[in-house]
Amino acid sequence: MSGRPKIFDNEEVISKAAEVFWRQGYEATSTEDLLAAMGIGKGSFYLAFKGGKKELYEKVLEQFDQAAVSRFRKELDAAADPVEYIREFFRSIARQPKKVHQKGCIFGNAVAELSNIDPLLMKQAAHHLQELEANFLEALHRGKQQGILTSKQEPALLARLLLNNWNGLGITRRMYPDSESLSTLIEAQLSILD
Amino acid sequence: MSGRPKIFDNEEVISKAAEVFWRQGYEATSTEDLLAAMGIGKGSFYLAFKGGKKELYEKVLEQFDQAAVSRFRKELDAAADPVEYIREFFRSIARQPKKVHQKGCIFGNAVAELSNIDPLLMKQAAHHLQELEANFLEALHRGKQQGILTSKQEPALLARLLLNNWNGLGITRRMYPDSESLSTLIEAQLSILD
DNA sequence: TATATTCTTTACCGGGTAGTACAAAAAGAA
DNA sequence: TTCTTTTTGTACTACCCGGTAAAGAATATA
Repeated sequence: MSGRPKIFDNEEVISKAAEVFWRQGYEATSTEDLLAAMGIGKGSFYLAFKGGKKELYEKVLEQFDQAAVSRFRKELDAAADPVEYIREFFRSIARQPKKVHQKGCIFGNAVAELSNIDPLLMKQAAHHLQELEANFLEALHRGKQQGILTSKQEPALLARLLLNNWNGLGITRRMYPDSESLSTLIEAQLSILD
Repeated sequence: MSGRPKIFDNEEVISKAAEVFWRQGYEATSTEDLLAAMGIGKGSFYLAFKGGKKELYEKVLEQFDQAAVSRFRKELDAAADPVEYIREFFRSIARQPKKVHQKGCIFGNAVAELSNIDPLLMKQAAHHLQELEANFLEALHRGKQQGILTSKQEPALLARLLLNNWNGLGITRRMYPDSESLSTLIEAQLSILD
């Protein structure tokens, strides 16, 4: 049954690969880049990920989504004011270092890069962004329920606006990576929640 | 002096290459893809574009920018209501066919794909987006001057918001390519101009 | 120890790619 | 025609890349 022990943990090497994919994108990342980052050889790689680069990328998106969504849900549950939590979510972008800005949003990157190259992968990335939108919506619903959110806009439309702001920031933060510019922009965007 | 005549026009083949780059992105496009689209051979290509794929991509961005900016300026000059012109600019997005949505904004695509791959190309793309922002700002200034724009927001901040909305739409329109969804989203975004 | 099982290492293969080199072709000029 | 200049077509090269195959290493079990 149990033969030679694995020298690596799947989730660990996926997260190491994630960093490379996030930084360089899908096409510009070679499998050898990935092997180097993961610290494993070809044999092990193709045994663990028979689908090669493509399967690994799917797993990366999946893992990213799991981490982000579960954190969002948990923090949102803990937050007294769900609308303020959304605000803090966006404000925290401005506080990140330039290196992070330059990578943008990995899902947005995937949608942009893969729409006409690999529609299936693109759909998965899009799906993850829709989950982010659903999280926004959930928070807004709670805000409305608690009487905190007074905007007359439909929550669904507000969530869509927030998603688009997020998508835009994935690009704009690379053009203007200084935190003051981003702060000003983000605060202005958040006025739709008033 | 004048040897064998060229069988192609530079600007023409650049625009043919533009379509491929726009659809597939930089990395996913091979030079042979480009040659096929441009309808010329390797010899001619490397003679006309000694920098190869990279130089051609720069030229593509440049040509795109020229066309877009000059059209924007011309139409803005002709418009009686500059703020309404901006609105029409965004509304026209929703009316485009799905194939166009799937390509997004070529400058946004370039910024997303090339930030950590080729910073110089990325800066050029970012510069072109800044020109779009400058055009927004120009229109807003005129609107303010004519008393049409009544918003209390700084025009520079409004232009930045519009740019971010534009950047976001480059992604969001691929997730929701139906014109009704986009219309609803865009109309809501445009309320910052009221 | 012997065996089965699973993973790792390394060598290899076929295909595709960017870029170069060079000869031929198409014009004008002498 | 012959010479010069510029472009074109093609052949070639050297390389990189994704993926496979095969042999060997490390464990559990009997």
